[in-house]
Amino acid sequence: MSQDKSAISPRREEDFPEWYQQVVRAADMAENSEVRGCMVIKPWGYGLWENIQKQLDVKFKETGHVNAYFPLLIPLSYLEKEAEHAEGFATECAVVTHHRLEAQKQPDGTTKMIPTGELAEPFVIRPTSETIIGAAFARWVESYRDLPLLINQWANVMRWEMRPRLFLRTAEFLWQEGHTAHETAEEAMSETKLMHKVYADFLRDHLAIPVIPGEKTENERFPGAVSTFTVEAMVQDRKAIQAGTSHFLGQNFAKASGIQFLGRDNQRQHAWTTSWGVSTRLIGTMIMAHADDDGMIMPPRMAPTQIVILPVTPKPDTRQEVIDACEALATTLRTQTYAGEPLRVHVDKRDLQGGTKNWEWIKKGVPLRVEMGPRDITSRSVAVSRRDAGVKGKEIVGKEDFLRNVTELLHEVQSTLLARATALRDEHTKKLETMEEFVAFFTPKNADKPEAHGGFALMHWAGSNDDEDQIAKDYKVTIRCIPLGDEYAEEGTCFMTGKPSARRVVFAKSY
RNA sequence: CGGGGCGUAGCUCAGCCUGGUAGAGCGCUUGCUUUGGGAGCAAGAAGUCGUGAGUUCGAAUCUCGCCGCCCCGACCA
Repeated sequence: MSQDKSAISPRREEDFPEWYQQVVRAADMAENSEVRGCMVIKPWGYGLWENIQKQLDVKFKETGHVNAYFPLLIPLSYLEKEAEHAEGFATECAVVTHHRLEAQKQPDGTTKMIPTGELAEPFVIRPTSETIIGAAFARWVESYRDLPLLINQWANVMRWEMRPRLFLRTAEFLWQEGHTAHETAEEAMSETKLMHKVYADFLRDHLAIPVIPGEKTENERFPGAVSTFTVEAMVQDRKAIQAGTSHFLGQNFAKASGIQFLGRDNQRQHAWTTSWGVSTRLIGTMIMAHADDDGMIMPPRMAPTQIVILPVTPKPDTRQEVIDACEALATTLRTQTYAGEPLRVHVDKRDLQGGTKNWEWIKKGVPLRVEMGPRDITSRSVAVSRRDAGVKGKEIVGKEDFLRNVTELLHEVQSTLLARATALRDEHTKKLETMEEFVAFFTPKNADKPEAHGGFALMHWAGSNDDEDQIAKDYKVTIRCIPLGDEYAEEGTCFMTGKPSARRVVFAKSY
């Protein structure tokens, strides 16, 4: 066994998609289920989702939203109310057509269940809930005094995707969908932008992932939206991933669902609505952004367990003493807080070999590993390993020093991950001017076995929707967003049409 | 829906071309040894070989149908 063998095979540069799947498996976060396209989210993966929920929910509440829950099943006719929306989701809907089964005994003794009781109107398993929430809003809103309506729901949705991938694109996924209704267009737009910013901040400060906030082009817009805002992240194969979206829906859905109110001017009018969401895709994004060739690396703020304590028990007669000392250390640690939450500490008391346990936690990506054995008890020290540093790295520190610095250590790991992800993104973000440069940037050197290549190309753009489609078709590169920042505003010439352009857009290959 | 691949032990797969009724590694259980480390030795548990039919004395192996999954596209969070 060579010394520099990595825990995950293949490595990132050898085969990124396969590496990704191996990390998910090695970290024990999820597995494919017997149901096509649907995954089983295992505790270590679900723990991440719970932290996403907990921490985002605080932000939603802080910005005035409340949670509610709406049905899984949507009457088919509801989806027909908004034409663009209906068309957008038509090809990926699971449809419920029956409401009972009849048990039929077969000659061979087995039982077959035959669907009966056909529904007069089929239901669609929600691919998103604009229509059914819109119907509720229509009932709830009568006066401008009922507005704004600021609702969020944590739910599962189903989209019958052609090619599922764990966390990144599954047929069923977990998400939150915010739905709001407002008196004016301006108010709805500022809500859209507020939540867009909440997502960008959350990704950066909690997931340690920098994003480029921007607006989608018409081609990439949510079906039925007037404008769609996105946060785009770059992961380690330099592709873009849409990590969250916030939509300004204008009055489209209000008109489709009949959300009307009597205004201050005593005129009956349609409300202005928004919707916004992030999903379990965030977990896939975190993996692709932070994991390395030894497995997952959890950002401390999100890690289900931030510190794992590994008792080193070489002699049976000192075993209990060591375990007691580890438990005591854990208890002391749990009285401390990081980012406003008590430290999440686990003592791994399983009767396994130390090396086995150590590697398991490396692969799971727990931010800090702490080893304590008989000698450490005597010398009042602990051996601390940071997951963001080399796997072999281990620092012997005094226990008191460790207790004093532990939150700072977690903070450092968190910062390191953000700094790394930011450096990767910046290194592979290029301002390009010509079609030649553009094509070269996105063309792998080895066409048979493409290496990681490209990144974010900041281009001047003044093309049409068709031009955009053409680029997508020819190079598999799309406009990820029209970024909001001032640094992207500058006069230039569109690299495709030669027309003048006032702003650069972000082109990239994407998930 | 197109193109490729695959369904054999919990997992990864060999065996199939050249039919004779099941194997490896990892994992699991037990014992011994080892122990600041993903260890070693030994024993053991575990599979109606995706499914249905056909050919045959005999099918994991050959033929046909069906089902499912994975990968690469088109579609998408």
